Amino acid sequence: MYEMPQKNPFKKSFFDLKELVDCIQENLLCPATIEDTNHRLHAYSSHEDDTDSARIGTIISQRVPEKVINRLWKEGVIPKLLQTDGALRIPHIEDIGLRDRVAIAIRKNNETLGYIWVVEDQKKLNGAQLELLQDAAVAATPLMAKLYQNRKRKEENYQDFLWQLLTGHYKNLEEIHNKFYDLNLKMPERFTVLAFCFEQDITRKMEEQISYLITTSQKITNHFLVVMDEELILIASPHPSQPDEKAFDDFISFFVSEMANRFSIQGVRGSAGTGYQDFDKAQTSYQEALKVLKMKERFPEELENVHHFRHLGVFRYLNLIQKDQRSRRYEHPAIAKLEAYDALHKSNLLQTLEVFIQQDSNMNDAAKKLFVHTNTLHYRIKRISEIGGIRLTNIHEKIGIYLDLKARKMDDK
Amino acid sequence: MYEMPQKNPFKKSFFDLKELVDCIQENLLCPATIEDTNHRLHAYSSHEDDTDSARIGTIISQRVPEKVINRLWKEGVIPKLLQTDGALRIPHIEDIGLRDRVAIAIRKNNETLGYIWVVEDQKKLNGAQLELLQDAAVAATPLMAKLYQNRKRKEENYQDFLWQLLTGHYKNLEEIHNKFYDLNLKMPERFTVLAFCFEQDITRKMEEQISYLITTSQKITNHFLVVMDEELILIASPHPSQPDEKAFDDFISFFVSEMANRFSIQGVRGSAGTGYQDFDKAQTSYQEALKVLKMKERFPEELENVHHFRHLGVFRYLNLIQKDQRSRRYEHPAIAKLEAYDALHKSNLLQTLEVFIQQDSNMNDAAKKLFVHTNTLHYRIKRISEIGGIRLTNIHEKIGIYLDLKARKMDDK
DNA sequence: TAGCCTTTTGTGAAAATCTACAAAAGAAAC
DNA sequence: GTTTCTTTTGTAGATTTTCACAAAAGGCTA
Repeated sequence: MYEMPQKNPFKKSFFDLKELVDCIQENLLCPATIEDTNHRLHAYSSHEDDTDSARIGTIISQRVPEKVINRLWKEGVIPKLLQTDGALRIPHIEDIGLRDRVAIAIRKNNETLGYIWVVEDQKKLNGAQLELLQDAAVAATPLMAKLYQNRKRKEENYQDFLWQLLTGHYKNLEEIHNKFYDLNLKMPERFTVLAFCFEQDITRKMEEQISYLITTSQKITNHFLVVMDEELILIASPHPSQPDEKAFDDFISFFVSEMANRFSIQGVRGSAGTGYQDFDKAQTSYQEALKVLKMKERFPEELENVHHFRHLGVFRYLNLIQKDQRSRRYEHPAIAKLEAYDALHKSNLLQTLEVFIQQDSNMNDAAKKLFVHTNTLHYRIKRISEIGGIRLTNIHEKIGIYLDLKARKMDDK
Repeated sequence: MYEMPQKNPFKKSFFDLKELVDCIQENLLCPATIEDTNHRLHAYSSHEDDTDSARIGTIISQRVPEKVINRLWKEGVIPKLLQTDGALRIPHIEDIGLRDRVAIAIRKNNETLGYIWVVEDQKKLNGAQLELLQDAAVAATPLMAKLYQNRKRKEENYQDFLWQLLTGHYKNLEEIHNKFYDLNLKMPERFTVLAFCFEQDITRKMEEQISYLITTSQKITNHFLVVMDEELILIASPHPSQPDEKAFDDFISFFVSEMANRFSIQGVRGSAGTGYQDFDKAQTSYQEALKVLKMKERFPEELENVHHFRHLGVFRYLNLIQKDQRSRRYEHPAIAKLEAYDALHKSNLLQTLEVFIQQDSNMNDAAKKLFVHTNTLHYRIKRISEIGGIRLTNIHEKIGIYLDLKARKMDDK
């Protein structure tokens, strides 16, 4: 068989990624795709009919399907790719429709900019071809870098606008519309502000990991992203595939757990404000999200599964109530009495009362939480009513004293 | 038998009531007492050992025992006395220790100032003696009037002080102490402000009926009384015989029902603030009492049995919450959705939800209130959760939406 | 240490609540 | 007018909750 002279076809400059990917196909005789670090598709070679479903899915949706990404993480493929300089062979994964393929990271100064994926035929690529792929990756670097630069420039332009939007600088809806138009930004029909709080300042690298997770989650459509020290703010809509507001709850859970799993970034707390139509409510939604974060910090147990302002319930008003109490110097007489009793008898009737109400007045649940016998709790509740002079059978008194109890927790510590 | 010449012993002026009452005894040969309209004892003749227990009780406590008063009302004695000019014979009432006696009202210009009571012996008073008693009553009039005048003058002196106290004019406790001293008023150890709202302006006559009820109730010790148009304000302590704060609840119920029963004054609403020690809290206690009245007006059903601020429960905060909602233009998304659903399907899920929570999430109670089958309610609650996107199993969401529902009721109408 | 009071735990029967299923009635859609 | 979806009501067994009573344990005081 006659071999072509060994001239390196990638030692030239390419006009764009499309030209490069076609060149790869010509030289390796396999279909190729180029993705950025968020697995968004940027170029793909024309291919024969015969290709695998993962590739088709990627091309259709312009993005690698979530289940494929998840699997690649689980199998350790992505982490390995991020660390390896050369091409990497990935054995086929049947159930997500992934045939054998070879991938390589596109890098610039140790920073990963994207990936080249090549689907292998029956005939596997040989060593020389794999080395050729490395050259292709080098050739891709300036093109990918340009892509990121463009994006970054655009980003810088609108960052301060977004910040102003979130802090209520624009009161007028028309003004906001114009500004969107000026900046050439598409205004989503509906939006929700998400806020995340990290344990340390968000670095450039973390920012990438963040936008990686957002893009790959497929749960929400993120429109804008703002980073401010330890805080990350997203303006997003539910993903078309997920119908309602539940999407945000899911996304936040996903985001927090995956930041920990994939990137070992622990202790991220996330929240969402109400979804609104008009962007003059951006500040409101942001404030709501912040309120959720603040309350979660104070009441981690109570709000463990709460991410959305809509589920904040009575905690929305706790701040208000606490301030009122303080300004009036009001203390619920029953609380005062119970506290005195507790101090004198080393009991904990106050806590008992709080847990009892928090368990929706369910004796069994509350007894379990308190590690006492049901009848013990029964007895205590009777005593609490007597000592505090309260009628726990009355829902309004019950809610009232519960609010007072919770409001107390707002200022101590 | 030799009869004394018919010279009228009461046609002279008496130095005080004691002199008069002794004169009655001398002439009628029966023990006599003089009371004011509040059945407070002002003078009694020295008596033989043989007298009835009602009289002894009256002398000991300086006031006619409550059970005796109640009985005299029930038997129609007091109303009749108030209407009759001459002396009235009251047959004995065994079970409250009341022997046969004769009574007469002391009057001035149709206004009753008090009563003279005479306990009869075996030998009943004859007609002439009864007429003599009428003269005694006339003789008593100027003395009783002086008594009232003194009281009235003293009252006028401190009325504006009290009003200032209640409206927070005095911030300084020492200043208040001094003022009490200047006015020669005894400052009670603890006090509670009670507020009553009448349907029409309080007349002079009603004022007397009011102070009558206060004095005879024996449930509270009233220290001061202020009347302002339709409003009656008391500064009181629990009666020594009644131990704790429950006294006020009892008194208010008693007062409202007896104003209706005895004097046909309907629609009185009463309330009490918290009990405090220091009088710089007078305004607070008063404001609390007013708040109870205001909320009772808005939520008559919910607060039907609530008179004391301590039992106002969550309604303490409703005003605050409503204002907050209004200023933020916040509407709970679930409420909005349910309201829309109700309008579209002519259902009443919102009301269902409110009743359900108000019945402490008890399906049976709530179903009864709504006149539907338990399972119907069950079904509705499930639908409410779905449509509103709320988790009614979560107490915090439940309280939250309940507060929002109640707060809505604050401004409509 | 005994006696008294408060608190905790155990037991079991009565009362209630929950759950699933199904029929029937009403409303809305075609 | 028929069909479909929503809503209401009924029945019954399983499960939970409530309540009364009593024993035991712990604390405090004389």
